[in-house]
Amino acid sequence: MSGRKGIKDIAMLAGVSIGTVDRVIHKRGRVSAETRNKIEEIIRQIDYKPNLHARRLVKNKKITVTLLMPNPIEDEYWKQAWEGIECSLLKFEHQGIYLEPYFYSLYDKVTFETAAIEIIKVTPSGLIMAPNFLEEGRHLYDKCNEASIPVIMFDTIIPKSSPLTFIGTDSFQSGKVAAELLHLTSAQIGKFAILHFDEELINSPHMQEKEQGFLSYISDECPERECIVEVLNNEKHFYQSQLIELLANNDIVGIYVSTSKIYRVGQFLENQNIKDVRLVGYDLVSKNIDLMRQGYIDFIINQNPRRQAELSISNLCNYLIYNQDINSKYLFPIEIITKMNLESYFKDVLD
Amino acid sequence: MSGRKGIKDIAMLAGVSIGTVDRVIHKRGRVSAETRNKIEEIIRQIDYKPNLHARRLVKNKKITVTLLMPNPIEDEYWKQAWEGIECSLLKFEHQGIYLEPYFYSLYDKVTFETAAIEIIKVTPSGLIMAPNFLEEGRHLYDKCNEASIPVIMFDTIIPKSSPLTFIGTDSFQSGKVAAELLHLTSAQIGKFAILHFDEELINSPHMQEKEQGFLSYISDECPERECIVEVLNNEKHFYQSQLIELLANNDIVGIYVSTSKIYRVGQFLENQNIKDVRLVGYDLVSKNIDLMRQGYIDFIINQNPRRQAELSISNLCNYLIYNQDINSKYLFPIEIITKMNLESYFKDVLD
DNA sequence: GTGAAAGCGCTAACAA
DNA sequence: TTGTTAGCGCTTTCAC
Repeated sequence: MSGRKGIKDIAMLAGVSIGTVDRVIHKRGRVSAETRNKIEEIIRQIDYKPNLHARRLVKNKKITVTLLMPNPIEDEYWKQAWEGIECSLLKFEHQGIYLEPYFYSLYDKVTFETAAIEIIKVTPSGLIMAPNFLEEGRHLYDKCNEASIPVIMFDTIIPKSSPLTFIGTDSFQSGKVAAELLHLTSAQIGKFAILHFDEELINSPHMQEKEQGFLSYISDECPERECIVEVLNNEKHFYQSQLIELLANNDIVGIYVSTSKIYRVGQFLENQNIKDVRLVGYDLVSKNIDLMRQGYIDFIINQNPRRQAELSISNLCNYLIYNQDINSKYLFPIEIITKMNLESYFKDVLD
Repeated sequence: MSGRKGIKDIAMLAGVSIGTVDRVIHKRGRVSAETRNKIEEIIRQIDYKPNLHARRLVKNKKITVTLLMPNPIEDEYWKQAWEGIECSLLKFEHQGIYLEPYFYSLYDKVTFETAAIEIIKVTPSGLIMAPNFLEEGRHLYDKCNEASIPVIMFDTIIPKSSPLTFIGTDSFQSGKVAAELLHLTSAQIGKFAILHFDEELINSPHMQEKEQGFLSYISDECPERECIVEVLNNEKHFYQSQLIELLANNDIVGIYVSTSKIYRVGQFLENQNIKDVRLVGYDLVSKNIDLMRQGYIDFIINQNPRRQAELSISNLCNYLIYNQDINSKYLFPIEIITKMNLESYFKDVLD
C-alpha cells in the first residue's frame, strides 16, 4: 500500500519510537500524557488505518469458535443452517479459524445441557448458538459472560440477554404477512385456521408470536373474518382425523401452519384432493417445495436458516480476527415464496 | 495458527530451502523435475494452505478498482446501488483497495463513451460496470479483455460476453411472478395491462424479457385472460390521458409496470381514487414505498440494487486480493414485497 | 537449479 | 517512561 501511512510514519512525525506509538494505539499505558496526546493527534490527522494483515500475521494464534445448534440430521431446517455454517467457514479456514461444533437434540434437553458443560470446559474464543431451550441456554449464556466469551445467537434469542448480535427473523411480523397473503388470495367468505404442531410447542418460542401476528392483522384489516386456532397432534393418524373434523365442521378457506411442518397439511390436502383451500407456512424444506410445485402449498415464508448461519459465522470471525464491530441485531427480511419465484431461491448466494 | 504447517515445514520435509518451495508453489520454473515432484507431493500430503495475511502483507501494492455505473443522483435505484458500493467498500479499505468511480447519464450515450476512454487509459486492476448501453459497453469490455483487466457486470449483462461474473436478476422470471401475483389477487373477470415507460426503452434490455415472462405465465395458467400492452409517454400530461383512456375503454383489473416508474401509475390511481385495480411493479424507491404503505401499490418486486452492488465489490476485491474464485453468475432471488413485509426489507443486511 | 537474506507492518518482550 | 529488536509467513532479489 505504497503511500499508506503506518506506525513508522507516526513515530517519525511524533519524534518517538514505534514501540511508544504501539503502546498508545493499544492503550497499554506506560506513556506520558504529553507524548500520548501528541501521538493521538497525529493518528487523527493522518487518518491512520492499521494494516490488518500485518496485525493478524503477528498474532497468529489459532482461533477456535464453538457452535451449538440442533442436530442437522434430525431436521431439514437445521440441515440447511449447517450447510450455511460449512459454506461460510470456507472463507475463514485460511485464516486460522477452527470450528468445534456441538449438536443437541430438539427433543432432549439433556443433550443441550451436556454440550453446554463441555463448551464451558474448553473456553472457546467465541460461541455461536441457536438456543431452542431457553432456560438451559440462559445458563450457558451467563457462563460465557463470566468467562468473557463473545456469544452470537441465531434463530432464537434468549429473552433479556445481550449477545454480541442476534440473527433471526421477526416472528410476529411474519404472522402478519401470512394473514395478509391469505386475506388477499382467499374467498371472501369462510374461516381461517391457525395450526400448530404439538411437538414444537416445547421448544419454539416463536409460535406464540406468529399466532399473535396473524390475529393482529386479521383484527386490523378484516375483523369480520373468523379464525380457529388448533394444536395438532404429532402423530399422523391423529392429526389427520383432527384435520378431517376441522374441515368438515367449518368452512375453512385458508390455513396457516406456524412451522415447517406445513407439508403434513399439504399432503393431507393432496390426499383429499382439496384444491380450494389456501395454505401458508414456513421454510423451504424439500417436502414443502414439492407440494408448492404441485400447487398444494400456496405461500412459503422463508426464514432462511442458511443465511442466518452464514452471517453468524462471518460476523463472529470478523469480530475475532479484525475486531470488526457488529450490529446488535440482524432481522432478516420476511421472504415470500410462491410457485413462480420458488426456483430463484435455490440460486441464492452470498459473498 | 500454531500447529499449522507453512512453507518452512515443506522445505524442511523436502530437504530444500524455502526459496525452492516458493518457486514450485508459484510455478516460476528453475526447479528440477525431481525436487518439484517431491515438493508437490508433500504439499498435497500435508494439505498446505498458504497464510493469506502474510502473502498480502508482502505484496503490498495498492489495488485500484474502477466502477462505471449510471449517476446515482439521476435516479434513486442507482442511488441505492451506489450506497451498496460505498458500504461494501468499507470492508476493503483497510486492505489497500481504492475505488475510482465513473458515472454516466442514462440519457446520454456520450457520457458513457467518455468515461470508457478514461478507464482504458488508467488500466485499473479491475472493473465493475453496469452497462446499460450495450454496444458501448461491449466495446469497453473488449478493450478490458485485451488489457486482461477482470470485469464484473451487474444489473445488465452484455450479450455473449463472459465477464468474471454477472450479478443481477432474471427479468423473464420476474415477469412471470408479476403475472402470478395479479392472477392470484385480481377479480376473475377483467383485463390486465402491461405498461412500459417510453424513456426506458433505449436503455433497458430487461423490459422485453419482463413482458414476455408475464405473457408466458398468462398463456400457461389463464389463457382466457386478456392482456393489453402499452407504452406510456414519459410526460405526466401525456401518460395521464393515456391511462384515463386505457381504463375507460377496458375493464382493467390489474396493471403491471415494467420498471420502478410504477409510482406514476400509483399516483394516478390515488388521484382518481381507484382502489380496485391491482398494481405490480419494481423496486423499493421512496415514492413506491409511500404508495404501498397507502395501499395503492399492491406488490413490488425488489431487484435489490444495493446487494447487487455490494456483491460486485466484494467479489472483485476477494478475487484481486485473495485470488478467490467466483461463480460466473449470481442471479438473485425474486423478492416479493407487500405492505406487510415491506418494513422488514429496510433492515436487510449483509456481512 | 538452489539457497540465503531482506523486508512487508505490526506486536510484544525486553533492555535501558 | 521510552527505545530496540526478534519474528509472524511469505515473496523476491541476488549470489552461488
